[in-house]
Amino acid sequence: MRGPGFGWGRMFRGWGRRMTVPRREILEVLTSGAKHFSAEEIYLEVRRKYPGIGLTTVYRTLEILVQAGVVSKFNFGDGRARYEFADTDKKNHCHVICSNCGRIIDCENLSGEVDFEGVIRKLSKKLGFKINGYHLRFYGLCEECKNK
Amino acid sequence: MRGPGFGWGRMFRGWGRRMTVPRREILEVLTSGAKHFSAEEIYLEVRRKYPGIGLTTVYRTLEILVQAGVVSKFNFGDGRARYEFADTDKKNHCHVICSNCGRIIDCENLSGEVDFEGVIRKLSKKLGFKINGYHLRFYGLCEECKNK
DNA sequence: ATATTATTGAAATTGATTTTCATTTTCGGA
DNA sequence: TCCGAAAATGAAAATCAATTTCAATAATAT
Ligand SMILES: [Mn+2]
Ligand SMILES: [Mn+2]
Ligand SMILES: [Zn+2]
Ligand SMILES: [Zn+2]
Repeated sequence: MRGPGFGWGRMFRGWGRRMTVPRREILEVLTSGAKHFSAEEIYLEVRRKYPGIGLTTVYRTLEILVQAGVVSKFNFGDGRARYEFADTDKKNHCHVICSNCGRIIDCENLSGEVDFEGVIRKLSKKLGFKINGYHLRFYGLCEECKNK
Repeated sequence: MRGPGFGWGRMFRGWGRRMTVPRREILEVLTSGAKHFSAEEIYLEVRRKYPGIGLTTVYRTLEILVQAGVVSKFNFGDGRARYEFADTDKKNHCHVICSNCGRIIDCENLSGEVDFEGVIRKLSKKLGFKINGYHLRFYGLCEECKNK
């Protein structure tokens, strides 16, 4: 029975880094379930429990986690990067974005429903590319905004 | 027989704006065939013919053209927006990006090859979204980089 | 416990983009 | 063609996310 953070401590150690209080708090937010945080949103959230946190540390920790493949970083065109804990496939990602309310929905685990692999096979052949991953973005109206 | 730029003059007039020399030069670059310019790249290119141009004017003109749907704006994650003349479908776009050399290839007019519409139909049904457009990004190795 | 070294947070800096503002240009009407 | 109102321009300043610097602090190996 290990306290929370034990696994992360080992991970950081494995990357030649140290586990620290700020890093634990940042991971707490990232793994809380919510997604597509900006760095500042994470900073404000961490600050509620740990007022001493600095925005610089948030940026630095995110950079480490992105490099390690534990967190994915996206640019949705609003001028700030957005981060999410990558509990699933790191190479592939699919977002559906409501043009009206800005809601961002992940559409993972649709391999059974949508044949992305077939699309990639055809694209690879057509363009002579070796395709290793994708980020797909679909724009439209979410269920709520669709119904007025 | 009208001189070049006549059509654009009418367009700008239609948007309640004026046609000017800097705007004509910017459009000249945008429609030259090359693609995925940053604002500064356009600025440097225009400056060769029209040294008086200001970077501010490039940004302002691009904003107008993006709002009008004549130019598409993308963020490829390198910190600067990239612009391209949208001679084809404005709502949908597909890029294949080489992770090694950074080359960006447009994959339009593949509707005959790749069934994007089918993918969208399934996604819409699955998520309850009304999907109006998409930006797809595939990452991999281009033909050159693939072969060492 | 101590020494070493990574990490921290405040402040300064960077770099892309936007805003401000005084001057210049466009363009419709005389 | 000339005028005048309004829009557009470009230089400089401002903004804003993100990065770098640096002296102080915290984490780990011994
Ligand atoms: Mn996501
Ligand atoms: Mn393109
Ligand atoms: Zn919505
Ligand atoms: Zn390449």
